[in-house]
Amino acid sequence: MARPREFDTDVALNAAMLAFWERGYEATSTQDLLDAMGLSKGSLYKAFGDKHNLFLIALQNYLDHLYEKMKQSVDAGSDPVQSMTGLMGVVENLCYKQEMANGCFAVNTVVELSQRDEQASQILKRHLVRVEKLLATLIKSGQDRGVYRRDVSAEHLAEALFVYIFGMLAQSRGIASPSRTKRLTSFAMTFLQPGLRS
Amino acid sequence: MARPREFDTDVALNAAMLAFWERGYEATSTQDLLDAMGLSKGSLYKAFGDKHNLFLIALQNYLDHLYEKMKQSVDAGSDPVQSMTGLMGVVENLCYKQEMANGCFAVNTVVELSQRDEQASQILKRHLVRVEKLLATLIKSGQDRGVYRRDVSAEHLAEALFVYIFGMLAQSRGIASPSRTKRLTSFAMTFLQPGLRS
DNA sequence: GAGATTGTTGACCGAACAGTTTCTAATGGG
DNA sequence: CCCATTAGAAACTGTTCGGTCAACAATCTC
Repeated sequence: MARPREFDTDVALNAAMLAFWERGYEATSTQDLLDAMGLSKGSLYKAFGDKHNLFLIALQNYLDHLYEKMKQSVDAGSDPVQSMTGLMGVVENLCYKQEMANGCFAVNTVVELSQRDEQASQILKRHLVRVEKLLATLIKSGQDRGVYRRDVSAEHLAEALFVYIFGMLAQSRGIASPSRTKRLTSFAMTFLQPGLRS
Repeated sequence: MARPREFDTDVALNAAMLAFWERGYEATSTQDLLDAMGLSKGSLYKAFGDKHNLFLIALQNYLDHLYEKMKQSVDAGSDPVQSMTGLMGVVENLCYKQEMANGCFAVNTVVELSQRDEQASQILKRHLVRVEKLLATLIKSGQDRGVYRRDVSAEHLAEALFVYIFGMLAQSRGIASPSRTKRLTSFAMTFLQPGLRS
């Protein structure tokens, strides 16, 4: 019916996402996006609206992929502890991947935009809630099997673990090293365990 | 010897800091700063150099004040647990103050700039290290008195607590409530304790 | 009170910003 | 094969960006 696109929307969107991830929303100019995506201005605006809209789409896309990856690594484990290890592996990868620590696009965006971008804020809040629920479910099943502490409810443990993970991802941009990251994940596992230690 | 300043440097600096704190480095324009500080362009540039320099000075100022406040609340406690409670009170205040959650200027800046601003990164790293050391010292004295767990070294416990606090401050911009904040701080106290719980 | 010195003001600068428009190119349906 | 339709490239728009500068004002020293 008309001229077809010369680029793959998903590929372009992913490139935009990486650009935003690296530099944040404000510091990424339209020119940066054009370079990263390999498009000319008209194409970008025709396909994605404007910069803000492109950002929201890229963000949503990232969040969905991340959540999917988390759920998969949870499902892959044959018991709660194994699932938790897998999930923390996902976090570790975000904290320290091939010499470069970009942290988590979601975390970065919470810090940069939540206060003044209502749309981004709502997208993020929805995601954060579902991740915390995923953690709660996993912790609950660990509690039922007696491998996780029961003096705090699964929901509140999930809250704490979530904050801890959030902290790992946030600080990874400032002070990251593989050994530190490893220590931090293994400590996370210990504070979920029931007591009796010196 | 010459015409004196019409404004108080510290007051102006503090106003600039608040502006940067609220909106971040990139999203704060020189005009925003001028409005917040109540200066005209020439005065600002003569007194503080340029936007980036002003930011660094404001950041350093904030960090020094924050560290001082932390140290004071540690010193005010008569035992490690009381000191820790006081310190967590400082964090709580940052997370949720009078309906508005602006988080921590340091945390926000780590996320926004650490990756691409070498000067900001170094200023921040120096601060993060000293805060972590403060935590380690406090925890060590708690371990010596038997109120904190000893199966993990004070340094590594401090590392974990630091990350947890970092997470609280980072996420506070997205999902903050007084009750959640309270729960999070009290949980932090528990994972430092020695074991024996159900 | 004259002159040296520094602060303040507002006009001004080129560059970069996000976004639009115009024109041409490629496609499918009739 | 022509035409409606959409994609792409590039020139263009008005605005805002960070930063400078020249003129004027206020102070101190002598």
